[in-house]
Amino acid sequence: MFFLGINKYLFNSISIFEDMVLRREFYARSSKRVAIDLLGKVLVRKVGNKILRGKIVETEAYFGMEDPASRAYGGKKNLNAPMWDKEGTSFVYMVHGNWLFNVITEREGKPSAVLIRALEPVDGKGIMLKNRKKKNPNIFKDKELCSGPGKLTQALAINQSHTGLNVNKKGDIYIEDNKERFEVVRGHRIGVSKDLPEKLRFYIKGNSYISKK
DNA sequence: CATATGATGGACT
DNA sequence: GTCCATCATATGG
Repeated sequence: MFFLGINKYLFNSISIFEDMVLRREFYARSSKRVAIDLLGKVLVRKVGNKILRGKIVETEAYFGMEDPASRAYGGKKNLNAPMWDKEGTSFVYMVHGNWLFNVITEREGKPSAVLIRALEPVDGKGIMLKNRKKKNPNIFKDKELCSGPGKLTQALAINQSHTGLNVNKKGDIYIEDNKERFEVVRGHRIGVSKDLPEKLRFYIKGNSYISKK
């Protein structure tokens, strides 16, 4: 056990943070702030005894009923009710035949969320590739595994059933801390018909695993 | 039951 | 860049 830890420390710079799960308070802030701060952090997915890990390299912030691009727009309904859940709760829903993974921010009763749009694969790339090939057999490069919100849910086998999980504690899905410095690029949210004036898409400058330039 | 709607992905030019 | 398959929901007849 001890030597395993040492090996990870020596040979995998990200693994030394694997026990540092982001606390619930991390998510109890504006979705804009959380979206920026989630960059560089590591999304972990456990499937049986396998572990899949990817560094978050692209996010988008969504607000509540005032945000025309938010799922909460127009008020609470069956489909979007998880938007009103407690901060640090997962919310997965389908758009254009793809499951999209979000984490609820702010606080319970105040709808807002961060969409995870792209990951840089870290651990379990072989399984991610296998999962991706189920829908698209032509995938073979690392950069095609998680470079989009629908791609990463395919790669990590995330679907509707993963709504309502606490990502702030170790379980099937959680997010680990990772101290790493980089520049953040801002842009307008992708694929929304009615966006806000503010740029609410964020990605790590120079990272080649993002969905679009 | 029929049809429209996406916070998309993939194939193609 | 363009086009279209995708599929869980919502909504209307």
